[in-house]
Amino acid sequence: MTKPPLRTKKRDSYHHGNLKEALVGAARALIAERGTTGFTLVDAARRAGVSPAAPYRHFPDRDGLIAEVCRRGFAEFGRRLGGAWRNTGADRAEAFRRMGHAYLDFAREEPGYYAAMFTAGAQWTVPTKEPEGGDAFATLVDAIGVATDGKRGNGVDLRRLAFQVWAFSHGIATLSGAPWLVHAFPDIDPAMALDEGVDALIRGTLHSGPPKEDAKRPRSRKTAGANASRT
Amino acid sequence: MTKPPLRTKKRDSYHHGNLKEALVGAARALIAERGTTGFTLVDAARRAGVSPAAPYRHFPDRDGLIAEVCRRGFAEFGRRLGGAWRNTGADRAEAFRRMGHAYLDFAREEPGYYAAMFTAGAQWTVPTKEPEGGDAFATLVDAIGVATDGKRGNGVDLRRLAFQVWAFSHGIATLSGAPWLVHAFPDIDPAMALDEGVDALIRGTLHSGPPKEDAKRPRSRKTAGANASRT
DNA sequence: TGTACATCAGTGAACGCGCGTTCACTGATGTAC
DNA sequence: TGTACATCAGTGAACGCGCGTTCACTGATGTAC
Repeated sequence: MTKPPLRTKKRDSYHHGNLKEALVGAARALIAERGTTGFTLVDAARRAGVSPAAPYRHFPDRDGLIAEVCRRGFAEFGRRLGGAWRNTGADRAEAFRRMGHAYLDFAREEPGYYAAMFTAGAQWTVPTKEPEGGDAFATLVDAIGVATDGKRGNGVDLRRLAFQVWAFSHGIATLSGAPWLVHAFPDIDPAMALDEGVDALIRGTLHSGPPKEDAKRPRSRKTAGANASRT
Repeated sequence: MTKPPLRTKKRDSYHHGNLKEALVGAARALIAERGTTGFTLVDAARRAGVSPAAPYRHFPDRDGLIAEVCRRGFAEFGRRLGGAWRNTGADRAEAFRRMGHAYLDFAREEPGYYAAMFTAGAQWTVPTKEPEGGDAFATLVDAIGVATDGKRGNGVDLRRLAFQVWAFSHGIATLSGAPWLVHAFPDIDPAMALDEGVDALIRGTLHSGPPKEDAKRPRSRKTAGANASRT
């Protein structure tokens, strides 16, 4: 049942040599398995094959290790999103699609990073202004900025569109893991749903003139009173 | 800082009278604050003003209480989604919009329920086949079924569309709480973004014929090899 | 090349804590007669 | 209407556990001379 105990590799040397990296790796795995709240410093140390006190040579405390995972996650995320964006030509719609895929791939391939980054109430680090160039926000905002210049005349708010793509990707990414989802929609492939959804979202947004019959009814009621801002 | 201790109301009677309800209420609040993993039975008992052993008269264990919160959450969710769906006339696009709003409202107004229901790896209860009629899956699937009959000729897969609306709503709902999100997009109102996004998603999906120039490029590569199923 | 010593990166035992859960108990309630 | 008793819904003390963190320590490494 439980995998072979990969924990104590019985180091040959007294010094680990690469403990910081080992701890980050263990934390990624543990956070992927049990979430940030379920994550345990002692367990991370155990996986790295060191005593529970050893991590304190490299991190101030438990939250410090989580913060490091979070930081690296955002860095990697930015790298991937940036790559997806830069590998695209002048076609903005395609660029957004690729970023969406990069997003989904990241969430699937790096669940530990993803959970550390997007767990609700994550106080540990909010790297909104990392000096490192390639963070995800900057990439997204850059992408939006570039895209906006080409299309603004249309009245389309591409910043909002980008936010929507992001949220859509996040929703698909987090929902994909849920067992009941698989049960309720066994025949839907998340990647394809994302792909076509982003397509449709972009197409629908660019087509926002008078489209069919269906879509030109009065703006829905009920949107609460929260739509202030942007003075 | 910490709110006035609403915990020990100093019951007048030895019996609580309504402890089960009080515990569910406390659990909802605590799960909203700290998530399902951070939630603590002892704390729930404290809030209800009883000893830590008292909950065991009403629930088998900690997970049992969480499961109850989860169950009630799904029931309420189904009620709301069902209400949104039934209050709409024949316009399917509008129906989906309303369901999207109901979704977002629920997530915002009932964070405790929402977290209990959608926390990743929620083993406690997967009420896929509740005998109670009004659960959310049934509502959604019904909605899809009804909607599908009207539009299938178009080649539009409305089940997928519904899944996409769901995922989009989930993404916006969960992202809305994140502080960095507010920082990165201070001027975007989630409810409006959802509203217009669902609009665009539906419009774009129904318009899936040859639209503009942008959208008819070859199907994206990279979609991995996971698109099997439905033999 | 060799030696003394500072610094670094671990150990392992211990602490205090809060948790989930159990247990024998007791106060309150309801029901049979 | 009153009494005996079963049942119910709490108490509170205790347990074992695993956690985060501290502490004095020690083995390994690197550097000055």
